[in-house]
Amino acid sequence: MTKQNVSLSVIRRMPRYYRFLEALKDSGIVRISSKELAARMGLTASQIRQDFNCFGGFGQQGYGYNVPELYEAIGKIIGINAPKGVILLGLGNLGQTIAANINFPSMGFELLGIFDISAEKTGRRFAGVGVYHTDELAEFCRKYSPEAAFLCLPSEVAPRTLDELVALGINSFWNFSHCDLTVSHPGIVAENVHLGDSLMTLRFRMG
Amino acid sequence: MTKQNVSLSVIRRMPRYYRFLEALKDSGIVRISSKELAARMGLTASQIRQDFNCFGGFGQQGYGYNVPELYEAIGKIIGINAPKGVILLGLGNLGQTIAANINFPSMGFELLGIFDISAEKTGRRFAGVGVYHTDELAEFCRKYSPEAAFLCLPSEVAPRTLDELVALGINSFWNFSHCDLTVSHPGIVAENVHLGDSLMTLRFRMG
DNA sequence: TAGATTGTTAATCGATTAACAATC
DNA sequence: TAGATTGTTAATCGATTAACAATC
Repeated sequence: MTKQNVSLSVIRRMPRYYRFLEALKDSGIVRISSKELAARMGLTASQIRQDFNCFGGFGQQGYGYNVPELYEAIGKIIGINAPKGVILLGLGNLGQTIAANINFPSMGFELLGIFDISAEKTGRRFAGVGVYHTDELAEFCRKYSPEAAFLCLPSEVAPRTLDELVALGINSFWNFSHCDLTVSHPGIVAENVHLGDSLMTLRFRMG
Repeated sequence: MTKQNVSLSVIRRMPRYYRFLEALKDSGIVRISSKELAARMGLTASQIRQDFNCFGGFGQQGYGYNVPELYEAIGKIIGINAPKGVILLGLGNLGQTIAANINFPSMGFELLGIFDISAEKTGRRFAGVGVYHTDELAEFCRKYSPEAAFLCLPSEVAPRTLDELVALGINSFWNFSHCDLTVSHPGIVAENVHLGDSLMTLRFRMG
């Protein structure tokens, strides 16, 4: 089964496996069975074995899985070891938090630059990269060819900016604005983070 | 079908319906069919009707759905109109962004107070509420009975803080730290926002 | 070797989609 | 009334779980 055929349900579990395996590795655990991992993660052993076997056999009968090896393998499956160049748009409150707090290299990205429309914010450096005015976007993209963009923009300007970025050859988006990018643009990859949806889900579940 | 029986898949779609209906309402659209809404949202008309009918019949044969009425109805289903008291823990970069940027009342919450361990941050006001030292947590909870907590804490202290909060009668959590709260504590409601998982999913999907 | 645990196939379960009678 | 569209039941599809032979 190739990467393309793996269902989104499985894909979305991979980072969680990666996270748990990192914790196991850090606590010095070398070997784990699907049964034990299932108990720790609140899954079934069957599901774990099915998930891993979408990408190949990482275990050994009678033994289980080697934690550091599996961790490494999942990292490679996700693409951690092959970072993609990315730009961040919108250095407001949220953009600053994302840029300052997320460890991009450990998630398969390299932050190349930050863009904002405010003259006060541009011209300096933030989170180790330059902050540029949005006017310089096209030139920057030609020069550094970022493959992804993190959209920390107000919802009003997000769709317009998206069109611009797609025209500049960027087709992968991490979107924090209140619109669903996938709907309008087929062919692009977008992860929409809707904090409001998550919060309303919590509210509903409280009864 | 009561709220309890509705599957999580359906529940998680409700805030998205709410968002789209708000946009429709704001643009003055009064009537919409499941077919038209499906086209706009990238769903099937069947699914939309199934989803809404988990909570009762909001439509009218031959007509469709009245947008403002449906918007109002979904808001009530989520619980927007009955806000729950909440405290926010951890006024770091992320905590500040959440407190300052999220419109809590429009999502069914009322922010009662913010807690932090740093003396520099406590004693002042932020996002319209007081910032208190974590030492005052127990007293505050007895006095104001918050029902939920937003955890913007470092992962190291999150599980410990959770135990404390559960003991103080809080059982609903919006969690931004790198741990999965549901695993350790059954009976509590937790929405874990794993930005890292979302970002790694994007990385995987980029190939 | 015997015990354990994987990889994988088959069975079950739940969610989505299709169909259509009811009815506005 | 005729056309449209819902609410709801039945069919399909996909994802999860169970089972077990392979094998370390």
